[in-house]
Amino acid sequence: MSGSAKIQCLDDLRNRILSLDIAPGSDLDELRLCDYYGISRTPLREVLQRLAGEGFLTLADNRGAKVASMDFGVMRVFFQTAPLVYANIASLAAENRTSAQLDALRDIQSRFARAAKSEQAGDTALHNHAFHAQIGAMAHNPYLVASLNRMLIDHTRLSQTFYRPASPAETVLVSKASDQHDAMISAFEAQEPALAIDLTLQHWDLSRDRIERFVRPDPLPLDVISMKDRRHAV
Amino acid sequence: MSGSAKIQCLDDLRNRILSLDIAPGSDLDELRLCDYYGISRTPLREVLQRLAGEGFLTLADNRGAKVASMDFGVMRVFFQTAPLVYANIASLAAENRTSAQLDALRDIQSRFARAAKSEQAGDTALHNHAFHAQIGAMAHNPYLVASLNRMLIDHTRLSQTFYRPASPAETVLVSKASDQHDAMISAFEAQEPALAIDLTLQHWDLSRDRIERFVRPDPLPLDVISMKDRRHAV
DNA sequence: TGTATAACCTTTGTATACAATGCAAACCAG
DNA sequence: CTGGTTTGCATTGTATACAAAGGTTATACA
Repeated sequence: MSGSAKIQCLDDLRNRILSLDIAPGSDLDELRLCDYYGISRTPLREVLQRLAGEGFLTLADNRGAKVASMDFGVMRVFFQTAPLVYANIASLAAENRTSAQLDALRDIQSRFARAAKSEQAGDTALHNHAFHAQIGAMAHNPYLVASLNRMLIDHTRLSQTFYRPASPAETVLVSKASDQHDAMISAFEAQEPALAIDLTLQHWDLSRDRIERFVRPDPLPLDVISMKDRRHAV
Repeated sequence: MSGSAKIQCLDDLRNRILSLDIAPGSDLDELRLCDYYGISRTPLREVLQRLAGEGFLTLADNRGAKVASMDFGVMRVFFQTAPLVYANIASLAAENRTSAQLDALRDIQSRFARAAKSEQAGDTALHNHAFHAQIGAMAHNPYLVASLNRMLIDHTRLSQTFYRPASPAETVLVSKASDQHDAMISAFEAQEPALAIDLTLQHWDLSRDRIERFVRPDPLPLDVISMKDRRHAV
């Protein structure tokens, strides 16, 4: 099948962007990608255009494709907007979910929990992405889902370190996130929008705290700075 | 210039879809469009993929492009979601607008007002679209703008009849909408988010009422039904 | 006459060759 | 040596030819 190489290219590029395997702002070389995925430039360019439409890439005329950047300006907006979008999506998902979608969500969550337990950071982040994208599908609201899917791209990239716990205390946070997923599923099943909103906001708080630690990590020890670098400062 | 033919194709297709010149659900013939716009299939297909990414079209594998449909299920969601998105966008626009963007908005509004006065229905609707898209740009929030732009596609298509006033009373409504635009511009200029939200919701109420009249028009006169059609009914 | 199958034809998808654009390095003039 | 121009190269954009998929019609057989 020739078509499957194209699909695989699409999925693989998405995953590599989400997992920061391809850094934000990177330039993509068409010919290199053609060679790598074994397709010619025409279908590859269609893939790039589609990814651009989804917000993974930006295309500049006569200048090729760049992975969407994550500057500080956008991050501020991200934190500002996430609760609104996530809460409304969760509410709608509780109202409108089908049982088939609920089954699919449980399936994703079981894969997420398994990856989280075995501490496979990359897989955990991608399954988490799939979990929230599925909630978006359950909302049956094409307008808000457009916002959600764009937020999830940046959310997944920002929270890459979340699933690489450095200390035992952080491992606990991942399993707490998994428990929250389970609770959210129950709220969707019971079709309780208010509860779904509440749980979603709690889930967001956990995620936000962890992302903030990533963006603004603990400062370096002062003595190291003074001993090694300070005398070279301007 | 060969590139401009492609840009024109993109813009023209957008406008034709927004103005219902191409009906929702229509199939698009690649070769016919290539011939019409004087470009070959490769760039045309890129245009179609881009429009699909923006929500104007849907693409099915081996089955070509269809104009996005407007079924009743989506319309319910539209009415449900519009106030949330519009109000938040307006609030953000009041906070974050630049003066250059404000100038551009005034420019669009002057064209809108002129088209409205001369009762050029199609142009009025498209300028109205541009007006609200510009407010989206002023919000500087790429996540919510994704929702807004999708809403505006359906909004513009649903409100096509708004700008084709059948009676003098309806002409008044169009000029009232224009006045609301002016008031909104003032709120953005003064950077008053609360006021911008308020005016936006009023503007939405006006638009919603008019759209509902289009979707659910006055029933036909009973006597006509009974005299001409009823005896043929099952 | 109804159905199933096969051949054809229309439409979509892919590869490749060619054109055009932008960038960079070399070259020339001041 | 410096600023600007030009030429060449690398990359992107477009056209066209070819391959594959889907649908339709005609024909054969039950």
